[in-house]
Amino acid sequence: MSKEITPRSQDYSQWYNDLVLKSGLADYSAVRGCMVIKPYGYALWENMRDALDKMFKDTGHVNAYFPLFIPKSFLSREAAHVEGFAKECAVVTHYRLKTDESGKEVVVDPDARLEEELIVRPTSETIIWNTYKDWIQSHRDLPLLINQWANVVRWEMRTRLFLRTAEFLWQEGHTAHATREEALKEAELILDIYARFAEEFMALPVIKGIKTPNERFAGAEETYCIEALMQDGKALQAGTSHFLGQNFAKAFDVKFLNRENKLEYVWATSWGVSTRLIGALVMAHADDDGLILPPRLAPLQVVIVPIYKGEEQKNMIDEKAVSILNSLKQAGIRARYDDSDTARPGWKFAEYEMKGVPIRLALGARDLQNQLIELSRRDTREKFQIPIDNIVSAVNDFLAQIQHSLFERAKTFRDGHITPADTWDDFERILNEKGGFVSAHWDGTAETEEAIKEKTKATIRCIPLNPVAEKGNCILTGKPSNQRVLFARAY
RNA sequence: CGGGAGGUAGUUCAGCCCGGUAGAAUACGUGGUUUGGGACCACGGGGUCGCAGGUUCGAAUCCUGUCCUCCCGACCA
Repeated sequence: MSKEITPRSQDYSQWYNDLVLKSGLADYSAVRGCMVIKPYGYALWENMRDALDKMFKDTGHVNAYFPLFIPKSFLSREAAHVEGFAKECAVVTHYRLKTDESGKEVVVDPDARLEEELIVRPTSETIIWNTYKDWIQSHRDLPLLINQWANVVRWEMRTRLFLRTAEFLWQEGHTAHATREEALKEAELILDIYARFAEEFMALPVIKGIKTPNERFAGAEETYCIEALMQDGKALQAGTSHFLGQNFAKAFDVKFLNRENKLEYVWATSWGVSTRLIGALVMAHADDDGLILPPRLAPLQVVIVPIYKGEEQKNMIDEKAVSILNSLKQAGIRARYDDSDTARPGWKFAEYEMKGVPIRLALGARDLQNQLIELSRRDTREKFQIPIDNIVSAVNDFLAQIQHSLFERAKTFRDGHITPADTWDDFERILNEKGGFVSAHWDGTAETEEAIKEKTKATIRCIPLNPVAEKGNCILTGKPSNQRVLFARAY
């Protein structure tokens, strides 16, 4: 009973922390704001990474790797960019340590100061565009469709496991195009990939939209995003795709000769998702007993637990269980037979529920007699008796069903938490009492957005794509507006 | 970075106010009985009390500094 989780209803933040730590996704580290991603959490990330990587490659992207360090001067080339990141940059100033006079401690060698400090990348636009300058001369070099899987560092004041850490893992795509239209199309293509990934793999319904200028990426002309809703009614940005215009091309002087033999600045996009998605996965689906992982991403999809009395039964069950395990594996299902004798069945049940394994199979002497096996769903906790001969197809069906119903459950919750508001009173009341997205009119100014944030802590999460045109009046100022936008308190 | 709480065995925590040989539960090891929802009995191993200074005959305990974590706030593609 050492693994109690704080109930969601009592303290949502504590519930989240307990869950991440006790399910074995991650641990705190000795370094402020940096976490250790444990094997189970990393396996989950690998599955996410593999699925995304395939989607990128299927649409013509390739992977490369750029340096961790960025010369300080690069960052200041693009004014808005440096403005956005300067306050959270880790800086390398020296390249050598030495032993101090006492001979006991190492200290920074003052003689080893770098002539130009290096920034630990908070994002790689600058180092990459400095490189692209050498790679692009003609329209024949375009488009350049490159992604990298990397770690980045942002010195955040207040960190939270997976949701905001000083160092995190992510992918960042950086593309170069000959025309504005093509770059815009790319940014939208990636947004579609992100949305598909969130919905089809993470079972997480998302809203596609664009950010207001206030919330836009530092250096972008347009930021597209997908926004998701967590169980506590707060929104979480799950991915962004930026149309960078010619900002970085101009900052790094990247020009190409077009078909008319004229020099032109290159058009750019950048886009990324991070290990933050793991936090989203936890907060969207888990309950008071642990994680609930969508089958398509779960490191372990099926666990088989033996129930036996004595050696003799154990041997019989072992034989059957191993043959079931092998047929599941042959069918491409990530399965494991937990025959460890250090824990009893009840303990194992609780443990795998904590870890969010979608399906548990329990096999005992009684089941062998009847040629049945007990299948238990993590998401609904329903139990079924399945003929052993049908087990592979049953498991496949259930995995698909679980994937589907997790999405439907999250979507029902999300759809039920998009609430229109037409008066300021309603607006505040919905935010305070119900949470979720509030759909309201906005006069389009940064001042109003800022004032609303000041009053309610809610921000404009996005201006939904494919809007329904509707005349209305700004929720705060009453000025005319043509479209509703989505407000929410966010992570 | 401001306010609050905390750091003692792998884990959760007591001990600190009032200084005097470091405790519990759980986990772990061995043996046995068990095994259909977090088993039980017996024996056993494990902590320079976050770190660094200081006060003292003596510091987990008092003082100073520092690092890390949590909560609230400010900040935050």
